[in-house]
Amino acid sequence: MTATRSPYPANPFGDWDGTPGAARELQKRLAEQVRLEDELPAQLRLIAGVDVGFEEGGALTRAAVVLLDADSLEVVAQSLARIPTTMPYVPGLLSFRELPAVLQALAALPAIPDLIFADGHGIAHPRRLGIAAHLGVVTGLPTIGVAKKILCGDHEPLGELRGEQVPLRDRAGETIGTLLRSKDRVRPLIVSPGNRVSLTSAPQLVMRYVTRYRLPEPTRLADRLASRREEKAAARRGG
DNA sequence: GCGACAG
DNA sequence: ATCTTGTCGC
Repeated sequence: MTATRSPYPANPFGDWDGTPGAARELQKRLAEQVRLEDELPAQLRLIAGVDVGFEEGGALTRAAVVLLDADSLEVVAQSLARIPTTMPYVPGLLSFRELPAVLQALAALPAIPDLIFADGHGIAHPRRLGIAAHLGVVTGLPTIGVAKKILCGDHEPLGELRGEQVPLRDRAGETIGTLLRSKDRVRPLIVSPGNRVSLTSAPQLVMRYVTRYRLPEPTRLADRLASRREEKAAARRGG
């Protein structure tokens, strides 16, 4: 008998003792495992979007994953994982709060995606290990971080038209991501590699999946499911 | 010491 | 992230 097991690790934190200090040290070690070369299938077949929301005033963490056909963008599968929240939100330590639920939702999918879009930063992070990079390292899969706000880094002014971009750099002048205008005159997205994707490919891949909204489809759909946009809108109108 | 600070 | 109504602009 060969037990069918999850292709994803149950514990993405190794022997972490639960303290913020040890979490930061672990990030530095894992950041060394991030690969910034393109290592994607020649032809992408399945892409996924992951996002996390909260219920019960934050007591419950709700991770959502949406699997899409890379060509038609049709939804192939969806997955939801709801588990008790264990950590508070601490800037720079987001993955320690959200990854457990994300991995559980990913494991419930019927297939492994070729590329994952995560809500948050990849290497555009103080220790180069935002949630997208952390997810990429522990799963070994290609990942891209798509955030709505800058965590760290500076940049030159950005043009107002769709497709325009400008590099996000750290103090040393090193490029850690890209500010991308996904639509005319909307707040730019902050895109950065998570793992197995290059700095130049990341924004190109994001634009490839942007349709009529600011967020690329994988991220947008996962966001809807994680934040229960449907339920809330219906409940609010109905009664 | 002061300001900044993904979701 | 979440709690929340109407409102300004493309």
